[in-house]
Amino acid sequence: MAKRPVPDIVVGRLPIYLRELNYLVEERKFITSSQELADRLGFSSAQIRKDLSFFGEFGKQGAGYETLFLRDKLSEILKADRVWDIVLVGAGYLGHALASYGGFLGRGFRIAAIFDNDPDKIGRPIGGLVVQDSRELPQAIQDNGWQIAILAVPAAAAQEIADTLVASGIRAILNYAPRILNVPPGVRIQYIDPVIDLQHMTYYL
Amino acid sequence: MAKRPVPDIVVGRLPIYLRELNYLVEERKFITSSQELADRLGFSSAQIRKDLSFFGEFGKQGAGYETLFLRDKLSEILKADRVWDIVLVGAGYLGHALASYGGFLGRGFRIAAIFDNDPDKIGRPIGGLVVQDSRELPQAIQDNGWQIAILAVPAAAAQEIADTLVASGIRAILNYAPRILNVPPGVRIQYIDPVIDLQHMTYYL
DNA sequence: TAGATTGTTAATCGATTAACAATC
DNA sequence: TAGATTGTTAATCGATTAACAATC
Repeated sequence: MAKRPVPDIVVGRLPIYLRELNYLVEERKFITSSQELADRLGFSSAQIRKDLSFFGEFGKQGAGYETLFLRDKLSEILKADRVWDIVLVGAGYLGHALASYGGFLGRGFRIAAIFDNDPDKIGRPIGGLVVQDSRELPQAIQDNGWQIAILAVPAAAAQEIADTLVASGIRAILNYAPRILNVPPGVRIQYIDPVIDLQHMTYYL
Repeated sequence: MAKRPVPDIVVGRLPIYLRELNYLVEERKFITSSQELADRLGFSSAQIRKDLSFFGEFGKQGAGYETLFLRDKLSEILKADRVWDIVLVGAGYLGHALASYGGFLGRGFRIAAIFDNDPDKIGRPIGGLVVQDSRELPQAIQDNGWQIAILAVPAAAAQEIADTLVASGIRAILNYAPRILNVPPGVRIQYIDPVIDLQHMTYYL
């Protein structure tokens, strides 16, 4: 029951809560509290209760939260209660690792296709899929209605491919290329650059 | 000249500035402004000036910033003006991709060694290195004085390995396992979990 | 019931932005 | 110089936390 737009920073924490709830369920802990979650995640219990309160009342006073119930609620809110097709662009080492990653399925995502522009890679099988020619990318996106892409290409190629993706209907991009991408409003981007994270830490060493 | 502890959120943006400055230098743009940087990064110019002001005065009124100079200053601040050895734990697909990633060198990092506990993987060459036995990990960390580790192991093994790493002297961990890690104060952790980023975006779809 | 924990409000804390004097 | 842009201050904005009534 979100009356007002939920702060993006709150949305960003929900997947972390969801992941932890899944671990709790795995451990057969069917009841938890904001305090227990806070301890496990390193957050404050007040923050967890506040975050959840943007979306509804999921707990019982004095009793805490049912993990199965809260897990399902967060799944719904994040639209993680279905399987999303992802189109993967880039069939290098990283693309290979992502295509072979067992952690997507079971958490709501499936690599549906892999594209690359390297003739040596096109046609080769990777993790149960065959690498397709990048030139067929726009048509394939439109035909299949894919909305999510993972970019695992060299930095120099990232912006151009992003333009193609967006023009073809992609609305969310997980970008592994070490580049800020320019996209129109309404298209979401998340960035993963391990060097950024490493340099963040070396500051403190 | 940081008088007070610099907010961590500011430290976290410095690597992004540094990366963009390197692109500017590549493009042979030797002068820039907070406004140009802001446009390229999608930040506000005030924020960039404020962030930099925690560390000194790097620009000239009316003229802007010399990209080479500012790049070098940020490199120093982030300790990216040297090459850090990284110990990589986990020789699966992801470990393979990381070991073969060309983007570390040139940005201050070098995979110095790879460890795994799988007998089938130990002894095999990956990206110019030979996978070593995890049991030798503590000794190797101590002998070489490694301070940074990348964790690319299954979630179930992550905490135990993190404990070993920390006990052996590691002070910064880039964790690809989808788990919050418990470490003593003084040890930095950064998390990379693509599913978290994907679920953050599906909320808006 | 008594004890515990939620959901929520108000207070605090921190980060971002606007604005402008300083000055190159 | 005139124009431009920094560095910094103060104001605004937003996020986190503390506290507690509600209530299971």
